[in-house]
Amino acid sequence: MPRVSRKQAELNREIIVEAATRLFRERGLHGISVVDVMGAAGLTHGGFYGHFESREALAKEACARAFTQSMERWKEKIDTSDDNVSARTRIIAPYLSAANRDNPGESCPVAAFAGDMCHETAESGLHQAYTQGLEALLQMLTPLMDAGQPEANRQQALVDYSLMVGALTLARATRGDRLSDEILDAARNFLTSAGKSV
Amino acid sequence: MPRVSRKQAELNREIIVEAATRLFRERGLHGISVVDVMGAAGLTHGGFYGHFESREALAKEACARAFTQSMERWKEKIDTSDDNVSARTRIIAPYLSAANRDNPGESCPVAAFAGDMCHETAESGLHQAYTQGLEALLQMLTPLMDAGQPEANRQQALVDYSLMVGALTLARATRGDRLSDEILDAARNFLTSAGKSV
DNA sequence: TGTACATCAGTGAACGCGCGTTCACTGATGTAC
DNA sequence: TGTACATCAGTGAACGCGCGTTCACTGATGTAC
Repeated sequence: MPRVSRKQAELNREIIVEAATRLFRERGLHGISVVDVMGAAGLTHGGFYGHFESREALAKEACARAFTQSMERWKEKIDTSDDNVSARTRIIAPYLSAANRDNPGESCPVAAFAGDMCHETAESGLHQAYTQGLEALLQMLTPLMDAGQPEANRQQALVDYSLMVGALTLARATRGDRLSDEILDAARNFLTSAGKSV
Repeated sequence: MPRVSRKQAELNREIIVEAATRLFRERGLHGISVVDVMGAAGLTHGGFYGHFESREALAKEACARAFTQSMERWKEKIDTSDDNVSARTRIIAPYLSAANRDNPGESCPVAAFAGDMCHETAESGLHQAYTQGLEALLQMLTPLMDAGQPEANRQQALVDYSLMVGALTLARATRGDRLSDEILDAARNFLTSAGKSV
């Protein structure tokens, strides 16, 4: 069915980006093809370059979209929490859940793309989008910390987020083994136990 | 130069595995080709299948090799340390250094392959080698902890290693940005400060 | 509002390329005598 | 120890395949009158 309406074309573009932001997180930045994305969007591959300049341009947009989604979800949790401790728990506990481990397509882009970003050149647009997205999320996390002063809070946010990403990634990498749940439980207990901060 | 001696052939195989164990860690499990590996070993690609059944068989062997190297290095450090605190510091501090961040080809396979393992099927030989390797390293780390009892030490080792892997991975993913050093410093300070354990 | 025509979103075949893998070939190595 | 021959490690061309990307084409949409 060629030549759909402009409204439909814009909607199709949106559907492609949504499919991509899920698939890239599920299978990695190099784990899906243009055909895969277009197929997931219910289209054929030929129309791809009418919407995007290149595969990499889509990857960059999908990556940015995933960061925006994460920020919105965190903001929602922070805004509806009574205090910092509550907000922190409501972010961290679901992050380190089996459900989140098993649903990478809708979860944290920092964890989903970290491995691939290690092999991106520093000049790549993707790399910059990633670093900026991570910094933005860190800045949402920092004021929730209870280390007392801004610099100490920053340190704590860096440590907490590194642990969250490391534990989630290792849990995914060992999926199917008892170790996977062990990792999630240990990290969650550590980060959400009352007396955690020194 | 066809038909080298059997001794040389065995040496060549060794050279190929060594090149692969470095290249796979540097560029990821899907980031190098058979031609790349053979070229790095100073050979042409045609001879590859005289040494290995498939590209994946080499990947599995290279992965196992990297784990063996890590275990030997940790064992050396543990054996030559005066006490557990010292051993732990001598493992963790270099792990979270800029030098280690910038030298993925010779560093920890747990960090290097974590991202790729998330997309491997649970039945894959690579996946099993990875999980077993991680478990072995965790069991070396556990008795160095100071939580008091075995189960608590296990929890602490899981948390510490998750943080190490997360921080190293994020530092690599943000290489070139100030944030990269910040992450390493925060995690290293946290893990090696005297009064760290609660 | 209706008509005639231009536009252009999506299709599917085709492109060049790099990949993993195979194979006929070469000639030094290994071995039987 | 020397010779004649079989073996086989490495070479490089070739294969089929999937990839990112291009393009002629189609026919509904959008627009000018």
